[in-house]
Amino acid sequence: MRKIAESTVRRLSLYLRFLEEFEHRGIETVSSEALAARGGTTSAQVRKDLSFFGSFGKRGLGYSVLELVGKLRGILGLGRHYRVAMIGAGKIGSALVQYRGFKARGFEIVHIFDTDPAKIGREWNGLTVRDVKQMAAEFERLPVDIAVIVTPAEAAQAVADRVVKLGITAILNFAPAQLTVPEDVVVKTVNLALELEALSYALT
Amino acid sequence: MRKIAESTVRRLSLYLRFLEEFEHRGIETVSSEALAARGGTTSAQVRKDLSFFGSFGKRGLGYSVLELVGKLRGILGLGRHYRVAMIGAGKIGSALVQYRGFKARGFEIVHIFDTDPAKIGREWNGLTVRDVKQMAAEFERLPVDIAVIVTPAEAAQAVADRVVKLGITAILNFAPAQLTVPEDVVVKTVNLALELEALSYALT
DNA sequence: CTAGATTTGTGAAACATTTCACATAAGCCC
DNA sequence: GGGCTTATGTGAAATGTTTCACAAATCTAG
Repeated sequence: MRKIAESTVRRLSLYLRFLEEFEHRGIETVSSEALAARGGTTSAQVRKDLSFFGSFGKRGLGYSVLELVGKLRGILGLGRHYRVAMIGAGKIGSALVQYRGFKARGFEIVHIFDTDPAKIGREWNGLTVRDVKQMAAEFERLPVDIAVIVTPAEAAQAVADRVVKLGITAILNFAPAQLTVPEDVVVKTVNLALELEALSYALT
Repeated sequence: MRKIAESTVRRLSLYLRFLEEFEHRGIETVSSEALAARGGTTSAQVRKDLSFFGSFGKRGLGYSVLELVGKLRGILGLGRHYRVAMIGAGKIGSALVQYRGFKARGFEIVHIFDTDPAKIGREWNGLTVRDVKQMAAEFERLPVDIAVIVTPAEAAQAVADRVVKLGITAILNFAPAQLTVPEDVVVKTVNLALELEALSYALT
């Protein structure tokens, strides 16, 4: 497939959000102009973004909300089911486990690991927190597609190395650390420090 | 000042992180090459990024770690102190309040608001959760620079409108909603759904 | 069926960011 | 000091992204 810019993919996600909103309100058809207005971009941008993947609209009329929702879900790979392992049973992990957006997008958390003996063995949203040392065995028992790293910064790289060695190719990283991984592994990092500093810079 | 790309600012934040790491390890001098290697970019990129703000290196030698840390902190506006109001006393808010990175960057949470009567009046990390209705009065008593929105998506826009009306010009938004604000207000949105979908797309 | 009004899809132009490549400066060694 | 090495700073080139502008398609009304 042609290489698509990250910024384009993020906008597609936004469009999907707005389309779901329109669908909920019973709107059947939407123009690139209307979608752009809702998302703070331009109609040309919307059309260009969509055109990378096909022609979904009708000239003179616009896009069918229902159809476009389906297309975008397909493009973004939201049709399928992903099994997720969470590594780190701390505060952020706890907030994430209850985040409904995971399940809504087909991401199911099936393992939780930690190194803290005080946490190991505890029940967490129907799952037992396991020792990180049992990761290999647990992955064998129930393989996963994605690892979510929610450890302190110091531990993050070691955890990443470990899950990569166990065959994981997708990581969502919340630790404030820059992870180094092989080329074929996809990492998305959510780094609050970067956001704070970008905000701080904007206030200069 | 010349307009600087968001991507540049984010890289500067990363460089700062690495430099602090080097400083901690007692390294006194660093080359653009070394900094690039640590951050997964190129030496030319590092030099170009820095060159927007001045000439901080010595030819043939590199950059003084200590000096560059200071310069970057200055550039990013991390020298000063910001007062922060958190709106929404839920799970994510709770995790954020304990996030040490806030204080480390001079962001001090001085107010917490919610609409839920069960939460109003409770103590939270030394602060009393107040009713959102008291926001105007509380801001008058103790003004703030930044609002952090941690409400459900449905409430986020209304809250944004409210804080903007009270004179806030910087918002950090964790609600999965696209906020519409006047031009002079800076918004940074951390949207987990977008990250998930970008990850999902990458796995297609 | 024709004329007029919309709105898409897309090359081409404009703009932005990254990479290249090299002159220039500084340190080091003899 | 002179020659060699290293590494910065920066115009220019290459690459990437967004905006423009318009032909083509579809709908509506008479």
